[in-house]
Amino acid sequence: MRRAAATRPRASPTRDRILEAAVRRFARQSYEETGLRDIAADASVDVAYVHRSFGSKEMLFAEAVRASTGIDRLLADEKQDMSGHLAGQAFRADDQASEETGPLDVIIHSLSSPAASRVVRERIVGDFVEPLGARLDDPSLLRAAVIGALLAGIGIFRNVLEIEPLREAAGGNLETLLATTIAHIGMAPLGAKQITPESQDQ
Amino acid sequence: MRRAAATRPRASPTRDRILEAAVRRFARQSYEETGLRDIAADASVDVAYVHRSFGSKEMLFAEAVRASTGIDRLLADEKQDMSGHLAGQAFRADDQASEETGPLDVIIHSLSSPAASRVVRERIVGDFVEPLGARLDDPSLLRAAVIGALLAGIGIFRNVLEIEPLREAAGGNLETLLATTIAHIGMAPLGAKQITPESQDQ
DNA sequence: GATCGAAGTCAACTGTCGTTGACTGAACCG
DNA sequence: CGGTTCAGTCAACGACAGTTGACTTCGATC
Repeated sequence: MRRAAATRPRASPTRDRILEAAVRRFARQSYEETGLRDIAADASVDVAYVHRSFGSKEMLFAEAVRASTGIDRLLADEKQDMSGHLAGQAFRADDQASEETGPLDVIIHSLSSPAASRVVRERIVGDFVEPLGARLDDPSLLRAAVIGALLAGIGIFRNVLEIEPLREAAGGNLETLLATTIAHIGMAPLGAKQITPESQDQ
Repeated sequence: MRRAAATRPRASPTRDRILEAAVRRFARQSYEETGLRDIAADASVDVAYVHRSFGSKEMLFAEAVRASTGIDRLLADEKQDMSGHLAGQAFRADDQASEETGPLDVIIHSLSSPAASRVVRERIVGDFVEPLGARLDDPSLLRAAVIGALLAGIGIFRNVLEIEPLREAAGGNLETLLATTIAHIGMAPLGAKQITPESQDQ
């Protein structure tokens, strides 16, 4: 029996180097914009080895999302001020042209890539919307999804499209506005236009 | 002197048919996903003629954005309830699998495409952020950009990623939540954490 | 009726991409 | 020492993209 994927290294220094390079690329460019040859060059290996090590470009991307992005980190070690915490996290490591990769960077650069979108959706729903939805004062997947959409939208406008009014640094008006807005989404009345207890989603 | 672009039709029934086909494609797929050959087939012409008619794929895309999307329509014929109006517009023509193309469809499907992003940014800033920023009760480009980011994020989550909690129809909880959230963004205090008149952006 | 330019087609080029199969060299093992 | 295995390379394939130049078709014009 030929071994299907032949020799595919599970973990090795070289493999890690490739993954790091992939994360760095995917955090700055879209899925389609990023070629395996670019990643290979960054990691100083042959293209073929990149492919071999991860099975396919799509699997490499999935692993890059999993490895680096970690939307779940958005929710981690949060105390009581969820809104302020999330607003702050949105700026994490995306001030300036920082070296570090922000929690949303990979995702927001590849939202419209069809090969990537399944992976991205799973991460967003599983690692963000669902846990956050359960933790809100008024638990709701809808509220959590809207908060996610807001953070993603801000990320895209800021870091992908580079829309000027949003380029200001952490701690400024934007962060404040985000915090109060997230708080609003978390508790604003749903339903037609009244606060009615029976108007709950799900 | 050879004529540079040879014969490039400025306006013709065929050209219009091509443009319509392009809009339809770009409203459902990303920039890179959409091939000139697809568009050509939809319009029943040769690929070469598509290219010839618009100069390049990028120029065709730009024209498609201009022709169909019209974010500016988001702001048109609005009376006094700007928030409710914008929240409603976000659902326009994207209920169900409608035939019609929504105002944001083209844009949200190609946000991460580098060739498209310049075009997209110009439209967003010029046709949405700036006019809306001036028309807010407390005029501010920052507030307008955040509202734009929210609408774009919702559009992406709903129509590109198809994230379930956001798939509900117009008139429901989502529309209400959007309306009050937009209102909040339009007037929430900026600055550190107090309502201080001097804490204004720009 | 010959000419001309526009509308539209055809076939091909060039480049890049992900992917693959065969190969090399060193470490390991009996 | 001889063979196996694994890390990594090399060259190429096949598909498909946007683009280009030469060609055909055809209605209008002199």
